[in-house]
Amino acid sequence: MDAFYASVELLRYPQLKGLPVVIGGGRRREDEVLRQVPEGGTLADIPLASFPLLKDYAGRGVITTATYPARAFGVGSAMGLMKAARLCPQAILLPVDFDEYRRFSRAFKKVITDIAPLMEDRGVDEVYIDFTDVPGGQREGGRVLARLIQKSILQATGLTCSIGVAPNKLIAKMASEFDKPNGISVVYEEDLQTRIWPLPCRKVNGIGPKADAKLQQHGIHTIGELAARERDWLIGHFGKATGAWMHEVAWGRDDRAVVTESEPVSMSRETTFERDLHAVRDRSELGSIFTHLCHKVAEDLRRKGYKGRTIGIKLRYDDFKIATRDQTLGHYTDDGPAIRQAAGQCLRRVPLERPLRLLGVRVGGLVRADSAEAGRAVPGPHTGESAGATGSLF
DNA sequence: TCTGGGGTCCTAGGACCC
DNA sequence: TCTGGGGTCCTAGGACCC
Repeated sequence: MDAFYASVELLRYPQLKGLPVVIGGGRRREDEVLRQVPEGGTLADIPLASFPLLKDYAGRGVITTATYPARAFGVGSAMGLMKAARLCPQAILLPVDFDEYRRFSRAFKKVITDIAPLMEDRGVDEVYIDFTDVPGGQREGGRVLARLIQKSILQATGLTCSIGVAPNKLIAKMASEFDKPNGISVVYEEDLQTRIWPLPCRKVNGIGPKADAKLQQHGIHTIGELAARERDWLIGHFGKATGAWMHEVAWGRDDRAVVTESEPVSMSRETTFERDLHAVRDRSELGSIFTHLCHKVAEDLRRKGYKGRTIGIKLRYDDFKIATRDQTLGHYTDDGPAIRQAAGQCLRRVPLERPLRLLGVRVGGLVRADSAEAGRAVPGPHTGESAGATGSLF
């Protein structure tokens, strides 16, 4: 989906069309804007002057999405809001409204599966679709079906998307970026050298900033240059699995299936504080945030029908270093107090001298709450088996 | 004035078992 | 003085993605 969050917001606030708008930020309340709705009017009648501006934002946070006019100023996803405000102070800043984005996410995915049922969910704004056996899926290399999907999504939701059609997920993902927004790119196997090899390695889904930097150190900047390296050279420098994988992707090879169903592995809640907190000085505030996070995860588990047995915490210190601790229980749980208890034990095992910026709680080792194992104690050794009894001694 | 939140997967060492 | 090999589970950290 093109600039998904921002595009959804523009549906509500059409008066913002063509303006630099960024979505992001912390605890700003949606009703800061809603309150400005004129008598008898709608959201679309809110005067431009009532919208909050980026330059007036003082908190922590990053941009999740920027409209294309905002991107022209050099602001983009994951950029700190303070930095963005320097680049484009006049941009309008809207708070994230995940519930609304999820509604539109469900809507566009429904449109897709009604046309092509083999769809893999890749998050709120992205999917893979297997066209292979869809009637008409082969016409013009898939372009006809892509057009139909694009048109149907626009009709149903008012949103545009960009589609890449290719022999596999690896190339399709890259192709989807060739013609943004609202574009379609069809890439054939024989286009590898002309269309894929000139791209920077970073465009490969799975090559991030670290791997890219290391590749660059060896003079490898493009996918073509990556393809030119011997497989064994790559294995020698990046390890068996990564090296072999890099060789495969550079040659456009990817045999991963489109996966339509999957089970969650973990659920978590985390929060960045408005200011750094200290374990001793801000003990009570931290304590209530901690408890709240535990209950939120428990709620999420129950709502989605899962229980887990590995309880973990995550801290981010003021220097941005991260520490995690976890503990595996002898039984599955979706209970807030039980999670709080286990997470509290984890907290005792982590250094708490530095000021904290973020606190998170995670539950892994999930099974469906209605499954047989969810109700049973897990046989075998668990470090957390008797922790409930001994933990209170500390 | 830095840098969100929710995820997955991989690696690596140690414990433990056969 | 010399101590296997293979497997699984647990834990901590880190890369990466949307």
